[in-house]
Amino acid sequence: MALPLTLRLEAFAKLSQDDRAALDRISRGSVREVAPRRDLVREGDTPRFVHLILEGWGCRHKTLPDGRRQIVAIFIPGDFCDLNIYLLKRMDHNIGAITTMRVAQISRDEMDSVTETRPRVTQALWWHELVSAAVQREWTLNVGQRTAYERIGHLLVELYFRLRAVGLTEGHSFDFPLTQSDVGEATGLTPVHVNRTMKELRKDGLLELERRRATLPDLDRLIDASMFNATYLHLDREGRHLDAND
Amino acid sequence: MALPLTLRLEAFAKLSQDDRAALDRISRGSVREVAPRRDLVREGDTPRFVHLILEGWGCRHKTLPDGRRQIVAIFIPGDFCDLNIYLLKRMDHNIGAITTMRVAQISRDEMDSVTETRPRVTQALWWHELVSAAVQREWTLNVGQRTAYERIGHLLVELYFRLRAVGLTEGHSFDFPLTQSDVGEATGLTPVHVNRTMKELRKDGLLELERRRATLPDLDRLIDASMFNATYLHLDREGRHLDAND
DNA sequence: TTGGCGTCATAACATAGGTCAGCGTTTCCG
DNA sequence: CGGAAACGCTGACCTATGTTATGACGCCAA
Repeated sequence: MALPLTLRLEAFAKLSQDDRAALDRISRGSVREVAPRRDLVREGDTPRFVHLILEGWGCRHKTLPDGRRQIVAIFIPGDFCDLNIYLLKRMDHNIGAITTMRVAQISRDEMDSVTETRPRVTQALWWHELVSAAVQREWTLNVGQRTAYERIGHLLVELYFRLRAVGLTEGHSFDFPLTQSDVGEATGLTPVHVNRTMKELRKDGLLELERRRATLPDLDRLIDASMFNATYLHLDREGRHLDAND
Repeated sequence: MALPLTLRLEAFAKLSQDDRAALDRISRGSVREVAPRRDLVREGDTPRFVHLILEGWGCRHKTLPDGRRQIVAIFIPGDFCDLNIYLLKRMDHNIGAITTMRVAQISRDEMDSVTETRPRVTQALWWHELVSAAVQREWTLNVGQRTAYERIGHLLVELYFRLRAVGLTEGHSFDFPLTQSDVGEATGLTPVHVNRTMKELRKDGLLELERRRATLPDLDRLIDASMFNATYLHLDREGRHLDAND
């Protein structure tokens, strides 16, 4: 059974057995468990490890002096938090757990030894980094231009595609541990308005939510309604366009 | 006289004469001039070159099917548009010129030859990439949480610090070629509201604008008003906090 | 078993920012 | 040099989203 990370990187390139073994090795080194709603890295810290999400959901978030908070990224299994982060002197954001999370802490030395011996993996990690940056740009567009309805729809579709890429969907359903507050912090909306808007999505038959599990009954319509364009996820090795049924 | 790029990277690490020479070399290879308001890379293109801004201002922008546009990054001299971008199959955004722009087009081979022979430069380029990502996160926070007044203030302060880092400020003044529409597209506001808000900034003595040149007469107050925290720019080699008078 | 807390839900009301429309000024190009 | 387009500015009005408040439900810890 393939690791989420392997699945993730194979979207970019075929890996050899040895490549996979190397990834497996760094995933097993120092594994840490983080309780829900706990931060594992804080703004101002000196970064020392790269973190790889093995299980659970997390997020990257930033806070303004008066307490306004923005979730700037959501992490699911197979995501690296910050490749090469140790080049920076201080963290400029926090990394927190949403659910209980298992993460691998990877030291600079371990990282270097992989990149020195496995060029294919190194490339795949670069690719991962470029995709993270692309997602961040799309989020800027999301909060900058889309309406509340579109923003939340877009977030749902993005999560669907990303989860599917690491084998964490069943049909059009997936575990969805975000509270309405979380969704608000990720989309720049208040919880109250998230509530109103999700109600509308439900009414329109674009979303079902039951006991922390989401279903997107009409993905094509949701993609349309949220002006979702999967290009930025760079999920397909050949640069083709994905459609909802692939 | 040092190149903006060299100045930029020296914020991260001291470079040797040879390192500087290598940077100089890639800056001189294939230089292209782009007219104002022209795109030099389009969404959907297959990326072939890394671009380095030598002169002028540019931006990265994304468009929704109905025409809403978001500027997701602003480029000034010394900025790379997309290191390693050729790992992706298609561009997911556009790169355009704001003013007349001179850019160096750097091929994958040229890039590889630098990274293979100059580890210090390679690290510095990684650092550049991490900082770009940090800026992108801050922009997400900016449009997600700050008010119009804060957003525009924040943008001004960011540009001030970045321009200063490459020697393009004089006192608290700098060339400012953005139209109010541009500012709107960068901050997720309409031009009308940008106008109102900049008027207020002027009234409050935080901004002066004359013939495409901006002055920030009271930087400390503007930093405060926009809740600007320079950490994310990672400008200081030692991780100290910068203040406005450094 | 109870009580407290987190989450979802909804209603009434407030406002930041959007929309539309119009006018002057500057810039640029033919 | 002249005309058109781009840009900046302003006013009147509108609406998407924020604010405040309150209640119901489920879950966990004492």
